[in-house]
Amino acid sequence: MSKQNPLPVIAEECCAPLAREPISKDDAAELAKVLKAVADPVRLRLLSLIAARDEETCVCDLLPEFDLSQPTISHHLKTLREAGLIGSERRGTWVYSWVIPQALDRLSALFDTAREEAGVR
Amino acid sequence: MSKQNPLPVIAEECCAPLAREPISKDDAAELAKVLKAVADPVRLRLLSLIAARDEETCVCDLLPEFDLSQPTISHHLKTLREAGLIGSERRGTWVYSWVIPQALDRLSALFDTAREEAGVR
DNA sequence: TTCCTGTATCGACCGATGTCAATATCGGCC
DNA sequence: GGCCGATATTGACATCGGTCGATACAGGAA
Repeated sequence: MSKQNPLPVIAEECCAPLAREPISKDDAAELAKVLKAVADPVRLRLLSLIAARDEETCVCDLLPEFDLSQPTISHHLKTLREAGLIGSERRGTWVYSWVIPQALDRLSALFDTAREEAGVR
Repeated sequence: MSKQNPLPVIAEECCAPLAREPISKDDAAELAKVLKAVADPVRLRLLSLIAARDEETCVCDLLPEFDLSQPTISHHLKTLREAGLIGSERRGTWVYSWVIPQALDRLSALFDTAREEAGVR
């Protein structure tokens, strides 16, 4: 386990919106990893369940939301963690997760179609 | 081929930002399809190359950007088209593509983390 | 220490996906 | 009509990815 995201795929900023200028090969490869992490119905729901809470979410609260085995959910959470989308921490018996807003913000900005100025800001 | 997107996966609006409320199973399944379409380095670059232009893009201009066979690029373009992310039209010998901004806007809104009001609008 | 509950890892299975070569189709042109 | 260049479709192949059961690990409680 890890206090923060173990493999912070998205270290820091990266690339302007898709519509601003052609993305580089390297940026495309890195972003595709993150997008693959969210491109799954189960992980989308996990991410949403975690993100929609004000507080950290216990894995034990996520399990009953799905008709899937515990190892499968654990696997999906690991995927989200390795993509830098969520963080997790064990506290006693339970493991709690939270979203990393910067990761969502980057994806939101990636698909931004605003045509005006702005730069990377 | 098709003048517009043949399988408009994203018919119209759908779902608030992930962080606002837990997404439904159906919405998650539908959004995952669209996200799978962009969760590939080649398709991300294709989308960006098309989106970053002011005018429609000829497929013949896209091919030399990649070290991939023509059928492979054609296949990826079809994937983007079926996801409702781009439109295509044949004009004479060539086929031209353009992005569908509403599709990008939806993805951008999906990952929005703004906490305040807003509704769907 | 020993048990018990919550979570992670392992190994296997199988369907989905990216890629190519071969071939088909579409339109323009001669 | 017949040819040719641009794009699409087909079929095959290899790899990837989601799922499970079995099992390992962590930590609290008795």
